[in-house]
Amino acid sequence: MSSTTLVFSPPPLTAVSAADPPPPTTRIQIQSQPVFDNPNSKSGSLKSCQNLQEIKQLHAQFTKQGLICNPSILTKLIVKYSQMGTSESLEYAEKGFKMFKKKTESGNSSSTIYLYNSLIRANSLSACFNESILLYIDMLIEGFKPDNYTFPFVLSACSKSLRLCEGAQLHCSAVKLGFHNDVFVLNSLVHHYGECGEIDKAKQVFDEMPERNVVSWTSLICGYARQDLHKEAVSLFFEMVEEGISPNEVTMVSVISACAKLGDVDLGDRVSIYVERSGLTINDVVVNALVDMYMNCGAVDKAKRLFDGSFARNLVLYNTLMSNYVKLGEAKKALDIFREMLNLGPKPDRVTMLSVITSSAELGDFCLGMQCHAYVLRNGLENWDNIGNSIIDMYAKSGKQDLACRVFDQMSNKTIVSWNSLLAGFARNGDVGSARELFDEMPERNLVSWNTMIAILVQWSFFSDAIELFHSMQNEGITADNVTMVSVASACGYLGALDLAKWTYNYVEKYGIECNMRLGTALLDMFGRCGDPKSAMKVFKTMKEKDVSAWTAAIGAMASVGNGKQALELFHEMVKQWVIPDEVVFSTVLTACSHAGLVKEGMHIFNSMKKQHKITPHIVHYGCIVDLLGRAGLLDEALDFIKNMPMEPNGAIWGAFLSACRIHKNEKLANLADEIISKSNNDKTGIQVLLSNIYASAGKWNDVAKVRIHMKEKGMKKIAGSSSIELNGVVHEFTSGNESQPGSDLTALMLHEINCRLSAEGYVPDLENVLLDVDEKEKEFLLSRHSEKLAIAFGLISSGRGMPVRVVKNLRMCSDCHSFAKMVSKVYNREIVIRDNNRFHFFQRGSCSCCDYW
DNA sequence: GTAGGGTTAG
Repeated sequence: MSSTTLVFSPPPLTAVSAADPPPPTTRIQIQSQPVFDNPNSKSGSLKSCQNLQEIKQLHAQFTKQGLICNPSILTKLIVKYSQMGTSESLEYAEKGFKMFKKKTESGNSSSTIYLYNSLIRANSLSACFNESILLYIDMLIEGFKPDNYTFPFVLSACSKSLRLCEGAQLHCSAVKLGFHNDVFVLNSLVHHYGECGEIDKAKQVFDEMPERNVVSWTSLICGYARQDLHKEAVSLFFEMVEEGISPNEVTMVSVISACAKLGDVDLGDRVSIYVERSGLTINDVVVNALVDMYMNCGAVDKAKRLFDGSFARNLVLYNTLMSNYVKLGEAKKALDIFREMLNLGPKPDRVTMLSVITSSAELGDFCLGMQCHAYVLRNGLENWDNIGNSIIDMYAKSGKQDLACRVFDQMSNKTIVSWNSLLAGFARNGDVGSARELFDEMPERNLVSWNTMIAILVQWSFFSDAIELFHSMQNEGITADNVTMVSVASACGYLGALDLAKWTYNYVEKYGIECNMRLGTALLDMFGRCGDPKSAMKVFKTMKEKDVSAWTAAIGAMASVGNGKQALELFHEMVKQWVIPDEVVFSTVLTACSHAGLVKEGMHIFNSMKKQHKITPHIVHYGCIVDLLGRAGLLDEALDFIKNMPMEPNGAIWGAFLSACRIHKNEKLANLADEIISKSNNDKTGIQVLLSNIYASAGKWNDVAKVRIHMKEKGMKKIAGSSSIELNGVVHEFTSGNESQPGSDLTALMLHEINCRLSAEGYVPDLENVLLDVDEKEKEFLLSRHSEKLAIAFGLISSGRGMPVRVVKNLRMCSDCHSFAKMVSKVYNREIVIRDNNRFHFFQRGSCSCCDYW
């Protein structure tokens, strides 16, 4: 509404707005008519006006001829202006209305109410909700009584702007004014309460209605759908049909959308069959709803057939198909539709561009993304937040962080999605520092912001920081969802922090967080990595749906504790249940065989990959077999296997072989391997370290020195051993021989005590594990400071009596630490659990669960 | 007159 002037005259006819098309020739004829016969026939020509310019022309004509003072003509002109729905036309309508009120001060109240209603409706339809409600208030102040048309119009404005209280006040007023039985008013109230989330209130109004029509039912169905109560919405539809009320197109669209949200294609089909049989007109909107439903339910073929068979492929239908392809990760297909649209279809709008930009982002197609950006700018679509945000996302996903930042900086209306998109962009580019800075700088954060930042930290291995951030999130009163918990579970798993893992699991239960397949798999994997296969299997058994990833996590949980037989049983059960195995599950199950020494079974599975499951083994699977044979001491077989591989063996293959040579102290074969490796380009640090270790074990210090020099020349650095231990939710990390750790004096003292007690029990350090050319005393000292020993000592001091000491080691533990842990478990009567980079070792009463086979 | 379709970030 404008309150600038009361003058109600149109602009001179020459001042044609650039946005308006030139008046058609038929209008010129009207202009040239000299005199109208009577006011009514003159206003009749208003009906055929198609655009604002034509109305303005007639307005000018009426003014010139003095007809503007005629209340009937003025009323029709105001209504016509309001129906155009542009801000300019609404301004004219309002000015006209002011003039009307002035001229009919003592006059016709029914016409005034009629005009109030028209303007309230027009403003509501044009999303000028405040103006709409203010007009209603103005109407009351001016002493006009709202009628049964006023309430639906103003309630609609309240619903669309989610003004629950105002709507409830209108409810009272409507009852007071005697509209408690009016079906239009009551339908509007059902809709209003449903829109504002007060579904019980909507149901109450609905239940108390003396009579209900199809709109009443449809309004309630929509209310349920809005609250994501899609099942209830569909039930209500069938209830309606049983009551003998025939649905119309609007009802069908609402219920089909509910089926889409449920992803229930059978239900969608039932509704769709109902539409076909009931003889309803299947208009554009119904077709679109059906296409959307089938796409959402994964019945892409059905959707595509409907689309192909539709003669009226309007803009929304194209957009529906494209956005659904994008959601399904089929960016290329979305772009195919876009090409068809450019050739045959309507002009793309901003929603179309959103799908195209998202597609180019998914494909990392920077060129297409740039073209889209240019199109957006050429067509003035850049002011829509969603478009700006998707452009940021597109540049970020294409690795153009600077361009993403530039678009972000230039955005005048940054929303939380803009910040989150940029944040996710930093994550993808591995710029954790910038991401954290941006996160701390954000004016507001929502669940997605927290989830993004936590996921970034997990992705880049900052597990403790991720857990810390999760705690901050809770302190800010934000409730986590299943996306958060997937990251948290993953962090716990990598940290091997069992107490934290248990707490995480309880958190999911306590807060009723929906445990979908992804979260189920993450929790199962978490327990597996924390060495608690029982809890892992408990989660696995409660999972309703299990895909190959879930089965892999379960098999992995078994593999890491050396339970090869159960891992194999799970694998066979998976195949029995028609879950198609992939490459990952094969490497997991082969690893399980390797840790349990199941050579025959492992070879059988490896051979079945190609024959039975049509999967060509990857180099990783060959590595598993080398490991399987090597660990079992079948070194000659392992070397033959390597020689007969269809591809060039890589570092991992030689690593597995050399590792086996080291376990079985076979220096001869290691030498042979060394010769082959030196001829190839395999210079991986792991291999060189293993080689130097093998030579060192055999006391060949000259060879050790050669390898070390070679490593130095190549800039290779041995990864430092480190062990961590969780205590009261905090993860403490120890590195070999590091004096600067907190509580290190006490830990060193404890370690000394342990060594004395162990010596008394007959423990002799295995000096072969010290791979440096130093004297025996020094070797003994170095060996005593291995990180897992420090962690065990710290664990014994800090944790309660009888509690297991759980340590996570980043490398494979050495045989001396293994013997040490066995003795500690006996002498101190404590369970010691160590996860090294291979598997779990559970030490109890002097022996280990791996039976010294690892 | 009241009720309906496509919309970005984890």
